[in-house]
Parts: sequence; structure tokens; C-alpha cells
Amino acid sequence: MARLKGSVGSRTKASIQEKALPLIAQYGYAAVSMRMIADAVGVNVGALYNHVPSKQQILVLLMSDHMDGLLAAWDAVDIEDMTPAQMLESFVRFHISYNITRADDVFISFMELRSLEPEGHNRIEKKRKAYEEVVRKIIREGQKSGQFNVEDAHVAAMSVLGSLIGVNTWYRARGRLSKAKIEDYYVAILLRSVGYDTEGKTDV
Amino acid sequence: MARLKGSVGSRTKASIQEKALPLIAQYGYAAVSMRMIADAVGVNVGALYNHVPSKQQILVLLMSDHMDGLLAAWDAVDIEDMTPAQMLESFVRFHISYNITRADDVFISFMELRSLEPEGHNRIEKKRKAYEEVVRKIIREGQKSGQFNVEDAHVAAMSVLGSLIGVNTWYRARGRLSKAKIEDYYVAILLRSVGYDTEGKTDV
DNA sequence: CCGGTAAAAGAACGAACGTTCATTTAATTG
DNA sequence: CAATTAAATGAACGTTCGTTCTTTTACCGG
Repeated sequence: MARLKGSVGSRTKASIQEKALPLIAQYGYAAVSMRMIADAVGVNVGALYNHVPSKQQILVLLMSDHMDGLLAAWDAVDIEDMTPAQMLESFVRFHISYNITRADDVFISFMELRSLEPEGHNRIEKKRKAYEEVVRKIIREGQKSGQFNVEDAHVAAMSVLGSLIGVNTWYRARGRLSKAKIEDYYVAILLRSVGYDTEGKTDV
Repeated sequence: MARLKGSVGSRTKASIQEKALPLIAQYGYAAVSMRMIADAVGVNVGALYNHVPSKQQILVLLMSDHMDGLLAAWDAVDIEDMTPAQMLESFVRFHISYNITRADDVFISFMELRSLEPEGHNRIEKKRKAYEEVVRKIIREGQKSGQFNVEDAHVAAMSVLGSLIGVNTWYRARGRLSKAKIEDYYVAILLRSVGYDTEGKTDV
């Protein structure tokens, strides 16, 4: 056989990324072979190389696309006239909403940094740092305005992010708690964690 | 060559675990070959199989030993006569202290669950659940006694654990913050996060 | 001190790996 | 409609993988 009826390059490339994502999330980058990806796409191994230069580039593409999407989506959230507490609430809701439907991307972006070769690693690490900075900045503003009471902005930011990233490890769409409830709970928990006085206001 | 002068089985087996740990933490289970481990131990590949039945068993051993150690160490902490807030403080300090010197174990136990075959997976998962239950129990007691003000004990427990697990991803022994300071900060942050009124008491 | 066992080396196994290549056929373009 | 390009197959490349096996040597109990 040769070229298949109706096959289009751009669709195959998209399919490669789409199929590789859950495989890598489940088994890890090193444990997923190009043959497994090809099988999932429904194509022979060799055909992958018509669309992607290497296995490593698939990973870079996945992570890079995810981080770009994440940062762009946050940029689209308007927090200009908000108080730091409102900003943090927005961020928490944003992060949970965005990531809960992209569990595989989040998992990969967090876990497979070590699988990246130096060049790709630097590119992705920069984006990750930018995302961390978002939280740090909000917390610092809250410190300045006195709305937050926190010992160390960096530690607090990492605590907030760690807590949020963990959601993906246990959230189940059909679980006991709805997405909305989880958001509410995390907003309350994390606002308290940065020393925002929620007295009576957020007792959900 | 054959058997080396001074070689003892028990020492080699210990060395296998010891050397495999950082390798797997850095590159991931699938990406580490038996030959890499053998090289690190200073031995030929084949010799590994005098001490370990398979690569998979090395992983099971590492994770199982770590979780057993973690649970046993926590059991040794006496929290009998404490208030829930004191218990949570003890737990936070314990977790950071114990895990910060075992970053590789923690990372592996968290990340490589997916690399375990069903049997090993069940064994380890049970231990992990037991550890989560420790936090849930403390929070539930705090809810009952009214010392904590938290919407959902499960969510709060996962938030606390996520936050703590994250420490390992950014802590550096020669970093800006000492272990003691980090403990203090996290105690304050996490007590606040469960709605414990720290008013004036923990302004570190 | 001798026989058995423990611990190593090193070669070898088949299978799977990422990647390349020649070839075939569908789609597109001039 | 002919020529070119795009997209696939399937075989093959050289490596590396986890594991097994034979052989050699050190250690140890009688």
C-alpha cells in the first residue's frame, strides 16, 4: 500500500499529537514507543516521520503547546481592576477550570521535564517560571496592600501552586464533588493560606 | 574475571538499590537500563540478577521501602495528647523533615506508580492511601473540635499534601531559606488554610 | 584443606527500539 | 492531463533492551 485515500498531512500531524498525549501521560515518555503512537494514529511507524522530525520533538511540541495555551488563556483573563484577593480567586478558578480538562497535558508538563534535551528544556522551563511568577506577583501585591498576611511570597506561591497541581491527581469527573464545588473550596482554602481574612465572607 | 575480592551479597544488593534510586529519580524508570544501574554499582549487568529477580522488582523494593519507612517514622511521632492544630503542625514538620532529605524516594513514589505492574501497584497504593488518611483524620478531628474551619476534609487534606509534596520540587539545600524557616512558613500557611485562627500567634 | 556455594564476568538471546529508505499511490498544480 | 508533490507502506538499519547461561574465582563450613 501507499498513500491512503483522504489522508491529509495536517490532520495526521494533529492526530499524532492527540494520540501521543494520553499515551505519554499514562506510560511516560521513555516507555512509549514510536510504534505505539503509530498504532494509535492508525498508520505505519515510518509515516510518522513525514510529519514529525523525531520522538523528542513530539514531547517538546506537546509541552510547548500546553504552556503557550495556558499562559495565553491566563493573559485573556482581565484582572486589572481587582484587589489581590479577587485576583487570587480568579487565578484559582482559572487554573482549576483550565487544567481539569487537560489532565494529561498538565501531568506531562510537570513530569516529563526531565525527559527533555537541554534545548527544549530551557524553552519549557522559561514558560513554567513565567506561570509561577503570576502567582508570586499576586501574592506580593497582596502583601503590599496589606490584604494578605504571609511570611514569604515565594514559599506561599509554591504552596499555592503545589496544592493546585495536586488537584489533577485525584479529581474524577464523576466523583463526589463537582468542579464548581472544588473551585469554591480551593478558593477558600488558598485565600486563607495567604492570610486573607475571609471572616464570614467565604464560608461556603 | 569472576567473583571479586571482598564482595558480599548483602552489600551489593544494598548498593543496587542505593544507586538505582537517583538514576530512576532523574531519568525515570523506563529510561534507566539495567546496564546503567550495573555501571553505577560497578558490576556487570548479569551480576545484578544474583541479587534481584528483575528490573521491576527494584522499583517495587524502592517504593515499598520508602513508604514503609515513612509510615513507621510517622507512627513513632507521639501526637496523643495534642490538639488538632498541634498535630497538624507536627505532621507538617515531620513531612518536610523526613522528605526533604529523601527527595529521590519521594519523587519516585509519586511519579512511578504508573510504572508498577498490577500486583506491586496495589501494594504501594495501599500505603499511599494510609498516609493520606493521616492528614484527613487530623483535619476531621479539628473539624469536630471546632478548632479548624474547613469546608471539606478530603479536599483540605489533598490540598495540604499537594502543597507539601511540592516542596521537594524547589527546595535546595543551599538555597535562600533554611529547612527550619521553610517548616515555620508551611506550618503557618497550612494551619491558616484549614481555617485555624492563628491570630498573632504564628506571625513568624 | 577441600568441597560446596556465593558472587562475579562476559558472551549471548530474541525482542524491541528510533530512524531511514525505496517504493507505491493519492492529491495537487501548471 | 501530465508532472510534481504529499502521504503512506513495509522492509531494513544498527543499537540497545531485559534476561539467561556458562565459566571463573573468592569465600566458608566441615
